[in-house]
Amino acid sequence: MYEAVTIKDIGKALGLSTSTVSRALRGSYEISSETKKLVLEYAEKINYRPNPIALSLKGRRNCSIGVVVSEIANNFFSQAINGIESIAYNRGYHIIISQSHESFEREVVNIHHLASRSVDGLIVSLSSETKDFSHLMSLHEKGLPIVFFDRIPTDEINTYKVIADNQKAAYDATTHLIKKGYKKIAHITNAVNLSITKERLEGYKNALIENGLVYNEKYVQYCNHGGMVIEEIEVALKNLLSQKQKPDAVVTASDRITTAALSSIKKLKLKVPENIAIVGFTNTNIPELFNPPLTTIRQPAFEMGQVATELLIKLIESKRPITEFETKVLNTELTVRESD
Amino acid sequence: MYEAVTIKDIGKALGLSTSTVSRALRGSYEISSETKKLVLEYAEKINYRPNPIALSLKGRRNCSIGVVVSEIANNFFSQAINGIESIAYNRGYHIIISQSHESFEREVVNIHHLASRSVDGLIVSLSSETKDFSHLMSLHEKGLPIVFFDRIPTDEINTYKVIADNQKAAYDATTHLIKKGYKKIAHITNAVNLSITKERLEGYKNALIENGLVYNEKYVQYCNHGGMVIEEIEVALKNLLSQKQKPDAVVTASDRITTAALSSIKKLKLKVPENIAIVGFTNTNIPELFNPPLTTIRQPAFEMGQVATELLIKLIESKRPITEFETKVLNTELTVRESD
DNA sequence: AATATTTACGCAAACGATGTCGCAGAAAAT
DNA sequence: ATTTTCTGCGACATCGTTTGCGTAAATATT
Repeated sequence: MYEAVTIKDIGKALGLSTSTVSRALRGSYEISSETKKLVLEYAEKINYRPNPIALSLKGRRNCSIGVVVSEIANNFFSQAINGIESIAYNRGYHIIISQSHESFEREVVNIHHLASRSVDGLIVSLSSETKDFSHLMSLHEKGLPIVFFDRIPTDEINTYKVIADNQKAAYDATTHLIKKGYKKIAHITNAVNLSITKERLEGYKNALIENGLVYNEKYVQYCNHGGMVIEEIEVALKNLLSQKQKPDAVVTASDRITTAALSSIKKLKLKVPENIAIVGFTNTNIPELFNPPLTTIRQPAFEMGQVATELLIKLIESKRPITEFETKVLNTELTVRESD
Repeated sequence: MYEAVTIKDIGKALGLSTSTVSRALRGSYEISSETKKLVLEYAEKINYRPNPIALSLKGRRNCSIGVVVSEIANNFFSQAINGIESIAYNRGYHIIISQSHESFEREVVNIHHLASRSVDGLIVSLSSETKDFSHLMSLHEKGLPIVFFDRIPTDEINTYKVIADNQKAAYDATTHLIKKGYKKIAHITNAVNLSITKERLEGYKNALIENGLVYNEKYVQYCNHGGMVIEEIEVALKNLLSQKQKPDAVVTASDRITTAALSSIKKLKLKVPENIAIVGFTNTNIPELFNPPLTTIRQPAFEMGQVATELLIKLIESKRPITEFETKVLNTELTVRESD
């Protein structure tokens, strides 16, 4: 099929051995400058590119980074990927993107596939089903550099992690609603085991308590598919609105959940914010175009991707193994518009 | 680094040669069923996975498909990718996604990278800068299966192509506006050289002419970055609104252009559709949440991805070279809401 | 002039898997 | 009893590249 020029072709054409050609191309001091020049010029002329597969087999660096997210059709992740790519591209790395679709099984398959194609490192945001980390731990123990972002394993794996300040974000959003006079604030959030869910719940809870409101478990609805299936949100909303004490506001915890909730509320012919206020996490580019314009919490997705990539490349290119890791926490941004 | 089990390990453990192990794993008839069972069971036990890199070097199938699009942070493309993945996954293929960011140079680099990693085939939507197809033609001539979708080379490369019925879509949208009484209909569209631009322009033009309206070149604004840079849209809009004969409606030709136009119009304090009507191509999940709810043309992105992938796998797995190709044209959907 | 050191290169092994060839031993055919 | 065929397996080359080692010729040292 696709036949590229090999080092052997160069050798044959120039009457040199493959080793000499290889060393000449790598600029080894063992090769005379004349031979080097000869080889380099000829290689340039016939547009020689080393075969990355052969290099991989030889166990050398690949200059490729595997990225695993739950869903690219999600503003947060597609922006994060753009951040990842912006750094990777400048540093000469290619990225290979794959999606878990919130399925543990597909996460495992994808990660093994990436590892076996010998990427130099992995940037991962966990699926909402992931409770077992052994597929990642074994790779990590074998020395594969991994950086987590957004949905991270809390304590299980000791490496760099990059998250938004979810706790503060949810705290700020909830406090904002309280200041506006809302007293019955609900929370629609992701799968219960995700790190981001715990962090955001914590912020929500703290805001209530610090403001003298009671934290009511019934006001918290978990969506195991993270809003991927709209029915889930409709059920969550129904669960909230069927209570004797109907909530008057809701803090939604992800891009999909926010828009799906707004959509469901419209379907129920309820007015926002009159009947129910909504403040949500979302990374849409156009929150002001919604009806009403959405009050949003925006995560620094692009920057998170950038930071994660810088850390990963540091890990990959470090001469000596790194053992001291940190978790970078980036600030979110609350923008008040008209959904309250 | 990451050390997987090899065929050699199995051989050593079982006292067999690597060739025997290899054949046993592939179920060769030359191996006794006892030996096969032994090998298979042991391989299963130690969780042996063949090294895809070694397989690639050997020139065998890779079971991976390269995907090149301009931007994944775009509803149309992320949905198309989901369609691609849905088929690929079922057929045992992995997909490797990369973005051109509308840059010809990055398209070339990415495609070479994918080819050199020996993907089994390529699914490509061209960047808006691409006018030269030699990087694709040379691969195609060497036998690499390629399927184009959405932004396709019109005649240069003879292979399967999958597009939406852009001509009809733009025709329908324009006709719809005309029927509603609009007479000065503008068109904001993509880079002029893209196939989709030409197709959509054709539909727009035909609708005008068939309805006895004049086609005015000044009413057509091209955005070379496809709406990636908002300023481009603002300029386009300014160009339209500064004319003596201000347009009273606009047909926008892509996801980004549609939302960016709506956003710019809002910034100018204009009312939609009173001051200017807007009907646009977009694949957003939530056109009804906009203010006003958007009248949209939706492309069957998911299906397009599916069809492209089925064709590509057919190409990859075909025993004898395929020489008869077709261009699949899928229907779009016009949904009337309130932007007119 | 004899020996030591460089210089500049080639040979061959290795990475993991496949495939061609060949060979031993058993079974079958003569 | 001898030859042929079949069965089951191992040795070796191969894919493209890197790398350790060996070595001839050239140069330097004594």
